[in-house]
Amino acid sequence: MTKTPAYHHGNLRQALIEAGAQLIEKKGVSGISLREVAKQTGVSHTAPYRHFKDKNALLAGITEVGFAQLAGSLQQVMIDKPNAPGEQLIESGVVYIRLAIQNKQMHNLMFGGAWKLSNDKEDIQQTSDAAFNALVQIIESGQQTGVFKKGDARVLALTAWSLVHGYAMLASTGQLDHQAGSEQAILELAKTVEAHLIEGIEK
Amino acid sequence: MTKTPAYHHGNLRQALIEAGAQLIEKKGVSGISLREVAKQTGVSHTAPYRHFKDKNALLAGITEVGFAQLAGSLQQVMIDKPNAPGEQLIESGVVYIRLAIQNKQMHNLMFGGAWKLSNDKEDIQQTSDAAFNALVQIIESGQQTGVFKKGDARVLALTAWSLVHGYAMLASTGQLDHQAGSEQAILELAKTVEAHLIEGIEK
DNA sequence: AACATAATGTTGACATTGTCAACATATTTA
DNA sequence: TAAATATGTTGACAATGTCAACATTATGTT
Repeated sequence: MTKTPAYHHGNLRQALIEAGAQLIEKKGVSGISLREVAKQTGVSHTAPYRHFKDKNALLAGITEVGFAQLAGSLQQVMIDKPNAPGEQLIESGVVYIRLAIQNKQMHNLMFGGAWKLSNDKEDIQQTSDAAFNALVQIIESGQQTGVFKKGDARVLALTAWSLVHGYAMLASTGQLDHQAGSEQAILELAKTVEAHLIEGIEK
Repeated sequence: MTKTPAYHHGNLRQALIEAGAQLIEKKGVSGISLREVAKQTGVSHTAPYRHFKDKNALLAGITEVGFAQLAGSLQQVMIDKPNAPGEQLIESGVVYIRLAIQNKQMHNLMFGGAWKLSNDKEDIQQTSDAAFNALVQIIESGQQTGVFKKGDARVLALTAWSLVHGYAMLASTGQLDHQAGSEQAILELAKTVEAHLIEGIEK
């Protein structure tokens, strides 16, 4: 965590990220401009360049907020359902999906490929890895208690991650409206889908 | 070469879509401009407006090519593996994932949310629905032959679709490089992941 | 064939955008 | 206190999406 001492503005970097996040939620990822973020923050149109290399870096910075929130939410699931790998797995998925549909634009920013991770910004990759590792731990824990079958825990985790990621993608882009209209319906359907993953779909 | 005698250009709409697809594959979705597509096609910078309402419409048009190719590939799987729902399911996923990683930029255009579907352009939604319905049919067929368990075929199909979609997303954005480096490895891993879906992950 | 009309394409203009260079000011450090 | 560094502003530039006005070609009607 790099804390910028308060020079002229106070903490412009943080302010820009917050303004950017707000703007994205309102106008979408493609409808955001560096200059408008600066204007919203009350600084000149090139001030952001003292804190971000370019627009892409600002987008990456905004993305970090989303990943941090995701990581926090997943961690909370671990706390709420201790020693229950099965529930942890399902609830993690639900939490992930809920975040995606309640925060469509942020989710799209995080996974839509609108920005590219630069060399110096590996924090995001790190956060993403941490989330995945947490999932691996859930699986391993479940394997030990005999809830999940044996095998490479990373592959099992990847399977679950793929399913949830794909479902969230479809949900947040409105491609599930045929099958589930309301947010509640989407989350209920998600549980069913996750149950199918756990039980398998073969007879 | 069959030249279609037409107005000035011949078939500018098609030419623009092809040039756009090429440009996207080379410079990425975010690195494409209407003007450059026009220039590549040898036409003035506003000529595209006679065939597309705006840039978004052109992107949607390019996307259609990708969806058509996807639909064709999936159809081919049906032909190659008749009366084998299990293999059809797995192979469909592999084909989908292969298309995604061999054509990263197009895949990102199709599902990255860079364009929004307008009112008049429901062709894409239609193609997407057709692909999904094919998947439902595979499931139903498998249920009848006793390969897949009973239940709402659409939900089962959605489960498989989510898994494959999510895996392809992770693969095409390079987030699987830790677990599988080469394209071959990614596809092999995909089969394993799909097998887990079919068998279930609980003990 | 002649003419009207729609389809297609071009030129020029405008506001917006990302980014750079030069300059200005505030904070930290020596 | 003086130098160095960090932060912010102004002005400029090329690229971009889009519109209006104009030009040309194809199509259809008589």
